[in-house]
Amino acid sequence: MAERVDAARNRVRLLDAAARLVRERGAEHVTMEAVANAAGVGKGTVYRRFGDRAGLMFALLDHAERTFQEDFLTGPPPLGPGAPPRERLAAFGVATIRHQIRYLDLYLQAEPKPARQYSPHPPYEVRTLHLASLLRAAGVPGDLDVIAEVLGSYLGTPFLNRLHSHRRVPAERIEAGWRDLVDRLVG
Amino acid sequence: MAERVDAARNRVRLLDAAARLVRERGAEHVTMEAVANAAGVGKGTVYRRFGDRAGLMFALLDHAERTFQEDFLTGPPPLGPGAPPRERLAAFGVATIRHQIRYLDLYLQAEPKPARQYSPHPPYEVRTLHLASLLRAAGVPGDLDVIAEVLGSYLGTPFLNRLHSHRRVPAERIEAGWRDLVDRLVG
DNA sequence: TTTGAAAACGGACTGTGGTCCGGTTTTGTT
DNA sequence: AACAAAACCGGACCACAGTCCGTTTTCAAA
Repeated sequence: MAERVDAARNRVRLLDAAARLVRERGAEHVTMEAVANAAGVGKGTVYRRFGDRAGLMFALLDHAERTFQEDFLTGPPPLGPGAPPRERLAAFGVATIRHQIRYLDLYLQAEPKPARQYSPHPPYEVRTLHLASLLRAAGVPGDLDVIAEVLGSYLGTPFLNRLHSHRRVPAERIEAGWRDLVDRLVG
Repeated sequence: MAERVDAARNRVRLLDAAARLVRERGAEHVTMEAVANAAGVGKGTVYRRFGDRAGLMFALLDHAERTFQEDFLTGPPPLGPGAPPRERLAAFGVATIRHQIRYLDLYLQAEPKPARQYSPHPPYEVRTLHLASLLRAAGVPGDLDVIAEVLGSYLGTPFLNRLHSHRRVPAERIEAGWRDLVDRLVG
């Protein structure tokens, strides 16, 4: 069944309000109640629509995330199909690093709390699968699932947050680190 | 100045109570108020002593953490000094993986919330430094700080929790993955 | 157009982490 | 022993995520 009109209306209102508040105050200072009030909606509605705080934050990332996924799944090379796996790996990492750093505050807030067992976090799964597939295509020997997880962890929010925000490593150096890592693991 | 006797007494009571509650209910179901009550102490006292929830959990890990640190900093080879760096790297990883998995629930709870900028997390820093030093001793070329971070992230709570708890990868395979990673990065 | 059930709504309510501050205990000093 | 300052104590209090449930809205079948 299609979404009810009031539900659709409120979803739009909520996303608009949330985006505005994030822009104004920064993602970490946006409370769920503030979003509900700004959208002229009850708190319960926010939670029915988005599950929890991380879900709302992730919904704000959804557009950027979809676009990015299309880029590397079906877009032009070297990110998309067509280039040799090795080059796609390098390009994918660099693109992901930039994407992650650009939306880092949102990704941090979208990270499911570890207490919540099973934190699927869809984009992470897709990326890891993509990495494993590129490794396979590149003919890399070894435990590809684990290697893909290693590479995926380099591109994940916790690692990039640590390097970029805490250690203050500039993006270029992080990207160089990625290329080096790919060289050593694949080469 | 030395710690006041009432402060010392309460710290012991709190750690005892917390350890008992963690044993009984599991770390993630222990509330700060429950710890305070079980210790016969006010909530404020818990926070003054341990800063926050993560601080309390980390205090519970302190003994195991210290012991482990001694093992690889000054203990017998291959973990401690004396063995070739390459072997120390391998041994360090395997030991850390076992250590982390053994106390995984506590480490998860001891993880500082990412909102809190600057999450030093002392053990992580020490380990990364140790890794960098072993890499240097092994004569590995490249950006050693970044490589050490990569290795450190393999041994960190987020990565091991993901592999072990979510992906259900058995410890042996994680350890094999470590040896493989060291081979490729160092070899 | 009526109607009834499913879906959505909203805001009071709960649980928990973390803060605050007036009162108490300890400790060094005279 | 008496005192004052420093350290500490405790629990009321606050903020915020997340839940609950009685009420309202939607929509399609009659």
